[in-house]
Amino acid sequence: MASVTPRILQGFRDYLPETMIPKERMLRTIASTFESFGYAPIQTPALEFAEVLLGKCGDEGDKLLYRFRDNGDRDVAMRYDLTVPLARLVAMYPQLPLPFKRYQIAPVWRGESPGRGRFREFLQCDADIAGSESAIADAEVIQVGCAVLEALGVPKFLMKVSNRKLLSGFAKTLGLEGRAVLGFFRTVDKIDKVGLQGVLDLLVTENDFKHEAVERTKEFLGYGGDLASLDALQKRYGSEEEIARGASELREVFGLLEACGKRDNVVVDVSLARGMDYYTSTIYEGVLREPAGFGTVVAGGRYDGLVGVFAEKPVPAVGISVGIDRLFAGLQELGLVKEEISPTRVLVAVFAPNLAPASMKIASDLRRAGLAVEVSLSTEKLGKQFKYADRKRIPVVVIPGPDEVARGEATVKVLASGDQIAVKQDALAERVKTLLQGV
RNA sequence: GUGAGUGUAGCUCAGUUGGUUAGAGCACCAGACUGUGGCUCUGGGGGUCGCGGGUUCAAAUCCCGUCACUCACCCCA
Repeated sequence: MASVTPRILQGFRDYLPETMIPKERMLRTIASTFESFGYAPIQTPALEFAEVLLGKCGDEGDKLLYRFRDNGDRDVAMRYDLTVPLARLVAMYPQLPLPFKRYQIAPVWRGESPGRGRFREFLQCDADIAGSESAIADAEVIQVGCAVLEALGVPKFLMKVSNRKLLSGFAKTLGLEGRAVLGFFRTVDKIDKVGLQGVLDLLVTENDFKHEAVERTKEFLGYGGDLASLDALQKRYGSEEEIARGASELREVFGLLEACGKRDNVVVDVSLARGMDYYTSTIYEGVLREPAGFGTVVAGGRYDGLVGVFAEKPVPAVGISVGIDRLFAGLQELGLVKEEISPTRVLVAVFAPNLAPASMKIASDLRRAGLAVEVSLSTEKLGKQFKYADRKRIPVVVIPGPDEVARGEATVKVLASGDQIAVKQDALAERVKTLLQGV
């Protein structure tokens, strides 16, 4: 009689092998893509002093913090993202050679109400550059985002790039301030869901916009797509300092991106707002074109002020974050996730207790040849052992039966085809490898 | 946090206007198959009907509460 009910907290999840195996494979792809651009791995604590995390992600962010008193009565909180801990780290180790390029793949926690594709604990995969204000850095992290999606085999995605100064500068020309600006951002951000006309309607009903302001917003949101449009924007708002600065920064970044041949996937989108308060200029997010409705799968931007919160000297920084859980769900829907429940490629059956040593030896030889091999843990009848291999989708079974062992052989069976042959034990590894290639 | 909906076997679901021992498919276990899985056939185990209370001669079914999940809003990865 169990005395404790097995259960887990809302918004938290267990991951079984069938999802962890493909997910780990995705994570390795992401990590090696980051490394191919020269980013180095780091790890930081899950728990930080609350004051380190507070006030960096906006009011909403603070509310979502998991925050409590630890056993030493310290005010602590679990990290909400990987960017703020990075800023703390950069400020704490001034000896780091700048620009510092790091990646981090780790869980973060947000106490928001869970829903479709939204959890209280989820993995983020971040790559950031601290200590460079060059547009090359902005362009590179966007390129990294594209490279990750390409490496994962995402067939169609769209990378939307903007500069926060464009929208916030435009908001100033409308005379908006404080909360009104944030409300304006939030409404504009809905353009993907409700369309341009929907946004214009909402501006009237939710944001108390007058007819003239709506018309001006409509015109402003008409810009975007390519470089030429950006030029036009710059010409039209040349006298507005903030917009002009945003446009020229974006122009430089976008020009570099075009040089990498990203024209089709990457577009200028002046309606981008992004949630985090700390973004200062370049912002961008990548969405899947199909399946639709999965929301943002990669996102990021430039945050030149964040490190300065922790250090005397400000350090400019820019980065990208990959939302692996959402990406995984999207790829799963596209049928691009190959489900596996075991890494084992070969099961070595144990014919009878007295033949266990022979099975163990064969398994060791196969492992030395680089194969993932398990030895059957029961000496039950062979049918059971085959059934086990079948259920775990292990493609090959090796049977060192008494007759085979007497001849220095073992039987190799490929489950998918049902074919089986007897092979000399010293040729076993090569033979099994060949057979596995056909599976 | 607000509104709506759904909770029946490990999973997907049936369960007629409340009416005997609550069903199916898949999965699981065993056998047919004494050196071989998948397919087929036969048999078997498994359910406090989310939880608590109420109405009733009688509740999976009706009512109230509660919890969990799903969808929309909000926000985001």
